[in-house]
This record gives sequence, structure tokens and C-alpha cells, in this order.
Amino acid sequence: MTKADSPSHEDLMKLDNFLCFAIYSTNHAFTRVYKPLLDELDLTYPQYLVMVVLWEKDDQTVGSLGERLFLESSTLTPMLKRLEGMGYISRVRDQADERQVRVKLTDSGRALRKKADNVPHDIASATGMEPAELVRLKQEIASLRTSLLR
Amino acid sequence: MTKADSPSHEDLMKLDNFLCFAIYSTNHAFTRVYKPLLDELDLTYPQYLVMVVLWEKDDQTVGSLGERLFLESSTLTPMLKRLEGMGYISRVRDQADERQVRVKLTDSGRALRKKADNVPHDIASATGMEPAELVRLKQEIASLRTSLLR
DNA sequence: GACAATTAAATCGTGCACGATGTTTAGCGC
DNA sequence: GCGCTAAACATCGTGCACGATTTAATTGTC
Repeated sequence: MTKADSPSHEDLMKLDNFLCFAIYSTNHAFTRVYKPLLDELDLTYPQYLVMVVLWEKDDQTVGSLGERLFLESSTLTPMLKRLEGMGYISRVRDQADERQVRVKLTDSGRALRKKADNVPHDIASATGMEPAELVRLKQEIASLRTSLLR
Repeated sequence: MTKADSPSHEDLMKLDNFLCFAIYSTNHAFTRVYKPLLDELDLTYPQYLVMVVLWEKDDQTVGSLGERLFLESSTLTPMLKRLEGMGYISRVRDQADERQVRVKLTDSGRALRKKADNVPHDIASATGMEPAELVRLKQEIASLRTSLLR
């Protein structure tokens, strides 16, 4: 395939040319890099993302967490129950609207933030990328996500 | 945060600035876009990736598939059994080395390739990106993966 | 040739992740 | 107020995905 040509049909069918596979396998790679760091905090990678969202803004509903993380209640409910079991969050039905469940950090959950302080920096350095480049790539992928969900 | 500054500690702790989350959520988005296309073929997205690898090179061991896809045998074995149950592949112990299992396409598995012919094009157009840009982004993410796994 | 060390898959337990469905509560029309 | 529709979570079944362990076969060493 030369630079001027569109990719041939054969090329399109090769795994190494799949953007989706690059994303898929890099996602797994991230999970592996996070593992030893998050083991210290007794969190899985998805659980860590939930905590990040709550550290950013406490007291959210299951629905708003799902919207933020692009996850369904069927995924979040069991995860949140585990985080509650570990004592990092509380889950309470909203007084005003009993359909909603309000998720709040406990003292222990807030305290965890300090222990997690170094994680973003450690991950960033594992990427081997410059901060500015990292931001650019992140933005590019985020807008790809927007296109896909449209 | 101005252009000249490094990202502050506060910035690093915001979900929207996580490259890993961009990857994570875009991976889910891809899965969703693939779903209706792959439903036609009775394949899940990971199963489709296995078929792509086999279409590219038939008759591989579980180990070589895993190396290609960055997956463990504990993930592949059950998946391959499902694909075998659907009649797309066969799993046979290697005569020369009984530790290995050789995975081969069946006629039905080869035939499936034609039904899947349009998938890469459909996905590419869902990204809304130009072919050349798509290749560049894919390459950038693949080299990020390499850094992470180092 | 015996036997220890290594390798290749498989098995098991845990935790996402989703779609389909169920349950409870809220809001609306009348 | 009564009933109907919609909303918010929860539950259930299926399928990844991994680490730890197990099983079986091969390779090396003596």
C-alpha cells in the first residue's frame, strides 16, 4: 500500500491495521500497569475510576456516575456494593426521590485519596510521553469516542 | 493551566484528563458499534478478533493466538470452545507435541469471512476519520501500548 | 533411562460489562 | 384520588479477562 492509495480490502482485514484492536489491547495494557499500584489501595481499575469521579464531586447518584463513566446500572450496582463493603462509600436512597441512590464517600474513602496521590504521575511516566503530547492524544481519542457514540 | 505549565496535581486527578479513561471508554464505544454488525455473524467482539487472526493465518496454537491478541490461555480456552461449538473452528492436540492445541478454521469458519467482508469498512466509516488519519492514530496508540508493556 | 525443570493448556475463583427484565417510586392526565 | 406512563436501580444470565493453580507432556541432566 503506497501513501496515495486507500487501504486495500486485504489490508483492512489484517489485525495490525485495526484501530479498534490498538485501543482494545492498549486498554488491557493500562490495566496491567495499574494493577500493582491499585493493589496497594485494594481497588480494581474500574473501582478506581469510580473513586476518581467521587473525589472530583462527592454525593452523586448511580445514574450520574454511569453517565460520567459510560456504564450501566447493571455494572455499577455490584461494583458500588463492593466499594461499600470495603467501607469507601455509602449508598443511601434519596429522601426526596426514593428511586435514586446517593453515593457518598466515607472518611475512609476520602482518606484513600491521599494514598492514591502518586498514581496519575506514575501512570503518566509509564506512558513515556510528554505531558502535552499526552493531552493531545487523549483529546483525539475522546473525540473519536464521540464520533462512535453519535 | 496555561500552555507553558505542567499539569497541576489537581488537574491530574480529574477523570477528563485521564488518557487511560479515554482509551477505556472508547473501547466500550467500539464494542457498541460492532455489536449490531457482529450479531449478524453470531460473534462477540473478542471472538471476531480471534477469527480475524485465523483468517490472516490458519492453523495456530493457543499460545500464538494469545501472543497475537495479548490474551492468556485462561481467556482463550473457553472462547475457543465456544467458537468450536458454533462450528467455526476445530481444536486438535498437536501430534508431534501433545502439549499444544492446534486451532484451525472449518469450512464454515472460512465461509464466514465473506459475510464479514464489509465489517472493517463499516467500522472505519463510523469513526468519521480519513483512512490516513486512522492509520496514524492507530500507530500512535500501538506504540503507547509498547511503552506500557515494556 | 530416571527424574527434575520447563512448557502448554486447562481449570477455578473473582470481578467487570452488557442486554433483557423486574421492582419500586414519581409524575402526569383526568 | 386513580390509573398510566416513565424513570431509577436492581437482578439475572452470558461472556470476557485475569492471576493462581493444576495437569500433562517435553526437554535437559546426569
